[in-house]
Amino acid sequence: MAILAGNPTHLLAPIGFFHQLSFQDLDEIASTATHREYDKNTYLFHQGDQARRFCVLVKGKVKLTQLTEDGQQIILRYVSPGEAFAVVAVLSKIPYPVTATTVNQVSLLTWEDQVMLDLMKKYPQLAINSLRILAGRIQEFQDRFREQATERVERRIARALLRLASQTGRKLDRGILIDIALTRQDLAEMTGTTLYTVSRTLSQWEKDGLVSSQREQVTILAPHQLVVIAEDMSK
Amino acid sequence: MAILAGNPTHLLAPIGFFHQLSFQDLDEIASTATHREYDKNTYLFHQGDQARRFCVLVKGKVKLTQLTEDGQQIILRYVSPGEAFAVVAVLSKIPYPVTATTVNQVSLLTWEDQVMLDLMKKYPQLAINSLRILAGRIQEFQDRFREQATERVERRIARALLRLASQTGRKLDRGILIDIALTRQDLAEMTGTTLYTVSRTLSQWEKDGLVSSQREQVTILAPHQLVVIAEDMSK
DNA sequence: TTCCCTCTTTGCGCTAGCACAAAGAACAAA
DNA sequence: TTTGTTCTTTGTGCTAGCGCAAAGAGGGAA
Repeated sequence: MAILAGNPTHLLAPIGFFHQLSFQDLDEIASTATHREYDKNTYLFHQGDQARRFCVLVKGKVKLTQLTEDGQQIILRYVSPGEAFAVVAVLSKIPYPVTATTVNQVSLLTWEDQVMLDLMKKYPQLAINSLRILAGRIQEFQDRFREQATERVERRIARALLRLASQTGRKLDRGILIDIALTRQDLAEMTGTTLYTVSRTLSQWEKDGLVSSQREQVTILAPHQLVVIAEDMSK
Repeated sequence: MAILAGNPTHLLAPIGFFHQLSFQDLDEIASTATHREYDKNTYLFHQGDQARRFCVLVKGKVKLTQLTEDGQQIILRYVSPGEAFAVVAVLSKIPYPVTATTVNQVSLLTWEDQVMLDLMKKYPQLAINSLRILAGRIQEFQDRFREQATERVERRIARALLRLASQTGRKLDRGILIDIALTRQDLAEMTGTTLYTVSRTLSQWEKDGLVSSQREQVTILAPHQLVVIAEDMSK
């Protein structure tokens, strides 16, 4: 719990999950949490495991994936610092529906499910904050569902890149670097297509000067044009 | 508020949203609600409207749809009695992201958003129940998202029919009747395909004796076989 | 009964994007 | 430097399913 020693409230206050709670309350909440660090490419839990811990990401990136019955994998989302995950499973008392893997060095706060439930009863604001977070997530999935149902691959890839850029983009002179290792396969799993199609699309965009891509890496050179592809209604 | 007069707790108790609340609490909660009835094919609110009311469906069916930028419509889900909707918008203080239409005669409980927030602070169990509901919904959307990304049309249609059957199915001698008016277009909007493809698929299934379909109506004759199409991993 | 409107079916051409194969390129380990 | 591994590109064929058109078919109104 090293990171919490000293000034825990400092750490928790800016996280959406803890909005509108007093420093005093945060002190108690923090004192019930467990803090741990993980290396990159580590499994935090597997799909199907019994859900026991409610997690808030403090630092790093976590990838949530799901395996289909016939073995295909899809990437549901990347978790950014300040976000909570495993909320669903802990509350519904069902096994984790997803697998969580660290993408880089990660720092994590967790609570036992029952502890978190008790906290929520004591501090309803905590439950309300969670509701806001889940509400936003539902929105996001609704949007992606619609996207998936009504839009073509090229546009979905453009959207995925823009989304990633806004979450993990690092501004360079030449453009926006997506600052995690990202294979063509990863992008395919995010957009519901194949690595071949992603590769072809990126190649085309590279020719057109929209992006610059290397192995496991994409830099967006012309965000505006990508937005046109992602949003253009005239097609 | 006629329906609430007399014995409101009777009405509310079996609804998931009100689990684990005492009759006493329910009395207060019910007293702050507004009850109204609506005819079929009535708009409850439109996508983009300012969200003001938190809704719990008591009787009937409500359809939630979303319009894409270029005018395509998709059906997000059908709401069944006992379910809450418009949860997302009220909590995030964003405009309704969906349009809600009554499918048949509907009976509805609503609360002003601020009233509901205060209730949740007073009765944290209410917020926790909402969390459970939203958690389930996220699960559902994740599943459908994965489905959409990895599975072919025929399977998605089979799943949609089975889902509808479990929500609104009426058991007959010949099979399970899906007990709402349901056009090919509706099914297409639920599964992310075109009305042509739905029509062709149903025709084929009709030939194979899996379903029997008329205008705006589908009866599942051989549920097992449909499950095979929906779940079979060997393809 | 007729008319109109909405829903459904079916034929046909076409293309987005999948699947497989095979070769190149970057990186890591030895 | 070599070798193996993983990631990427690109060619080729193929097909699921889209999009359009046009013809039923049921159902309500008058």
